[in-house]
Amino acid sequence: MRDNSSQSPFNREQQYAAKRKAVIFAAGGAFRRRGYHNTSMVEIAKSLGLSKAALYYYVKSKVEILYECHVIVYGAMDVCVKSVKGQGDSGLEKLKLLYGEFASLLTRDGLALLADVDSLKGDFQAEVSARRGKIERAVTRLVKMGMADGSIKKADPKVTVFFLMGALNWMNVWYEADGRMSGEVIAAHFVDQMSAGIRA
Amino acid sequence: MRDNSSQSPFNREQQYAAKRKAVIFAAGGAFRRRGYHNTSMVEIAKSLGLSKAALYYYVKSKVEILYECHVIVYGAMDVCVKSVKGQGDSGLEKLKLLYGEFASLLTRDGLALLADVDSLKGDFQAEVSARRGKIERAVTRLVKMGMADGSIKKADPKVTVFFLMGALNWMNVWYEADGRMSGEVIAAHFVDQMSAGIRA
DNA sequence: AAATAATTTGACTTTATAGTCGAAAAATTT
DNA sequence: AAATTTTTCGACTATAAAGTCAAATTATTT
Repeated sequence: MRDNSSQSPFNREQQYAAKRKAVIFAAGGAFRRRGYHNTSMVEIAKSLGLSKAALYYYVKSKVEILYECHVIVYGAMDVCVKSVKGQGDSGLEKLKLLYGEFASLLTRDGLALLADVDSLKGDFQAEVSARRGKIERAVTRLVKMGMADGSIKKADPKVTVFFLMGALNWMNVWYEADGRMSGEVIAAHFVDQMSAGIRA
Repeated sequence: MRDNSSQSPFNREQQYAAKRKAVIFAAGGAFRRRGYHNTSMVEIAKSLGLSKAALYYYVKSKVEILYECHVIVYGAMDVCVKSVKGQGDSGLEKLKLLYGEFASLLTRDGLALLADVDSLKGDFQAEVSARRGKIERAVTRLVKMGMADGSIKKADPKVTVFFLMGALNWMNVWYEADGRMSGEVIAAHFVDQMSAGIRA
C-alpha cells in the first residue's frame, strides 16, 4: 500500500480539484466572450467533452461558477495589491506598479474581470461587490497619495479611478490571449497611457 | 373637422411614437443598471404603470428594444462625429472635441453604451457591431492623424483607442444622472485625462 | 349617443435552459 | 476478479420569463 496522497496524477482530491478548476475556467472564458446569460451549461459541458449532468458533479449551480470566477480574479488582484506594498517611491510609482500587475493579470491565465455582477444574488453579490470595492479603494488610496505627494495631478479621485478601471474592465471585450500582441506589451502600454494621463 | 395632424398632444402618431420612446428609454435605463437579462418585460412594464402585454403594442420583442437602444446611442454618436468634422487644428484637438461630445452624451438623456451586444441575434447583431466598428474607426482615424501630425505620442493605435473607449464604456456602470457631479464636469475631466494620456 | 378606432389587460401558451436522479460505465482497491 | 468508489450520462422535471390573444376599456369621430 503506497501512500501517494500528495502526488498529483494519482491523488483523488487533486484530480477532482483540477477538473473543477477546468470547468470554472472554461465557463469563465465563455462568460467573458459571450456573457453569462448567453452561455448555457450544455455549451460549457460540450466544450469540455462532457454532458451537462457531469458538470453538476463539480459545481453546485451555474451561479456558483460565476461567483467562483469573480473570487478567483479578485483573489489574484488582492495578491497584486500585497505584492506592490512597500514598493515605489511616490503614489504614482506605486500606482504604476499595481496597474501593470492588473493589466498583466488580465492578459494571462484566462483571468478576466467579468461584468455580470448583477446576475449574482444575495450574499454572493454582496461579497463580490465588497471585494470589487476593496480593490477600487486600494487604487483610490494610491491616487490620493500621489495627489498629496505631488506626483499625480489634483482632480476628483473617484472620476480619475473610474476612468482607469474602465480601461481595465474593457479588456474583456477586446483582448484575446492568442492575439498578435503579447500581454506584457499591452500591460506596458496601459501603464504608460494611464500614468501620462494623471501625472502632475 | 380640424386638421391637427401635426400638433403634438392630439396627434395620434406622435403620441404613439412618444410612448414607444418612453418604453425604450425605460428599458434602456434598466438594461444599463441591471443588465439585459436581469431585467424582465414585467419589470419594464411596471416601471411605466403598464401590464406586460401593453408593451407589445409598442414593440415587437424584447430584443428589438435592445436593438433600438443601441441604434439610438450610435445614432447620437454619429451626430457627434459629424458635428466635429472640420473643427480642431490637430488630430489631438479633433479627438478632444469628439471625446468630449461622447462623454457629454453619456451623462445626458439617459443614453448609455450598453454592453449586451451578444444578446442580439443575426442581422441585429451584425448591424450593431458594424456601427460600433464605425465609431471605433472614426476615433482611430483621429488618433492616427494625431500620431502623423505630431500631436499624439506614437504607439499602437488599436490599444490606445481601446483604452479610451474602455473608460467611456465603463461610465454605464458608475454614472448616475442624479449624482453630485454634473455631466459637463465629468466630461471635461475625461477629456483632460484622455488627452494627457496620449499627447506627444 | 352610437359607432369606430386606439389602447390596455388577464389569462393563457411556448420556449429555453437550469437543475435532478437513478443507473451505467470507468477507475481503483481489496 | 469481485467489491467498492468515482465519474459520467440519458432522460427526466421545474421554472422563469418571453410572447400571444380575445375581450374589455378608454378615447375619438360622426
